[in-house]
Amino acid sequence: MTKAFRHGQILKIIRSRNVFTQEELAGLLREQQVETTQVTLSRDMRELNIVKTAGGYREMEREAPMPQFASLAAEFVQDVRLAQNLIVLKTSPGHASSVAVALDEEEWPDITGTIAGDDTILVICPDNATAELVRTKLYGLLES
Amino acid sequence: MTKAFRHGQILKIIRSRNVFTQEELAGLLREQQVETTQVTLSRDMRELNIVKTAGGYREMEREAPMPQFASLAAEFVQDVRLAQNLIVLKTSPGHASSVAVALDEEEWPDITGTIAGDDTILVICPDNATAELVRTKLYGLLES
DNA sequence: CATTGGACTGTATAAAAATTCAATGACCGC
DNA sequence: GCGGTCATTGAATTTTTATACAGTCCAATG
Repeated sequence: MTKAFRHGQILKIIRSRNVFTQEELAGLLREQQVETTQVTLSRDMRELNIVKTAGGYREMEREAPMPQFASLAAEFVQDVRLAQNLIVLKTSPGHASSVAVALDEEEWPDITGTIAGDDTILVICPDNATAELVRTKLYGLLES
Repeated sequence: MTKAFRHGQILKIIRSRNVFTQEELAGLLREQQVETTQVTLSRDMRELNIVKTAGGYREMEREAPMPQFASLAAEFVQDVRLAQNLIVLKTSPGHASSVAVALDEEEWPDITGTIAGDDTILVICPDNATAELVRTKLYGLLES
C-alpha cells in the first residue's frame, strides 16, 4: 500500500462524507483495508492541503504559489540560516541577486528588506520572532 | 469591546501575518487592547470560518448549504441502490419528482442526469466508479 | 558489498483546540 | 421588581492534532 494510494482514499472519503477527527478517518480507511495511524494522517492532511472546518475536513486550494520566487528559490537557494532577526540565504554563485529581487517583489509584510551579494542574501526582519516565522515559511517553500 | 469589533481585529491580523496558534492570536489581540482567551478565539474561528493551514490561519469561503436537497432527501428518501453506473433512489410515494428536482439543482458534476417516476428516481452517472462515489455521498447526506 | 542518505512510518509525548460547565449581564413580559 | 431566556465569556478539562525521536526500507554511491 503506497502513500499515493492512501492519499487517494483519503480524498475519496472526505469528499463523500463529513469526517471530524483524524481517528475517525483512520477507522474509515481501515474499512478500505488501509492501515494507518492518526500521526500519519496529520502529515497527510498537510500534504493534501486538507483543513478542518466546522463541517468536517475539506480540501483547500493551495495558496498562490508565489510565481517567481518559489521556483527560483527551489533552484538556487542552498541554505537558510537564522541569526537573531536576520536570515542568511546562501545561493549558487552569482544567483543571489535574482533570487533577492524575486523575494522583494513578493512583498512579504514580515520582511523589512533584503541585501544581496554574489552568493548570499541578507533578509532583515523586524525582530527575532518574525525572523523565525519567515525562516519557517522559506523552509516550507523549499521543501515543496 | 464588542464581539464584532474583536472579529474585525482577528480578520485584520490574520490577513496581515501568519498566525499559527490561538494563544499567539490572543497575544496579538492584546497588543490591540483586545483582551480575550483561547477559548473565545476557538469559537470565533468557527463563526468567522477561519481554518488552520500549514501557513497559518486563513479565511475560507462559506460552503454552499445544499439548500433544498439535503432536507428533502432526509425526509423522503428511503433507500439507495447501486446498479452499475446507475443509482436508484426509492422515496415515499409521490415525492420522487420534488427530490429529483432538488438534486438536479445541486448540479453535482458527477451526475449525468436524473429521471423521476412516482416513488423512484434514477440517477445516471458516467461510470461505475463515479456512481459509487455519488452513492457514498448520498449516504453521507442521509445519515447526518 | 558496505554505507549513506532520504522517504516514510509509528510510539510516545507535547501542544493546541474544542467542549463542558458555570457565571454574568442584557432584555424581555408579567 | 422578579423570573425567564438568550448571548457572551472564561476556567477547567477533555479531546484532538502536531512534534520529537527512532526505526525500517530502499535506492544510489563509492
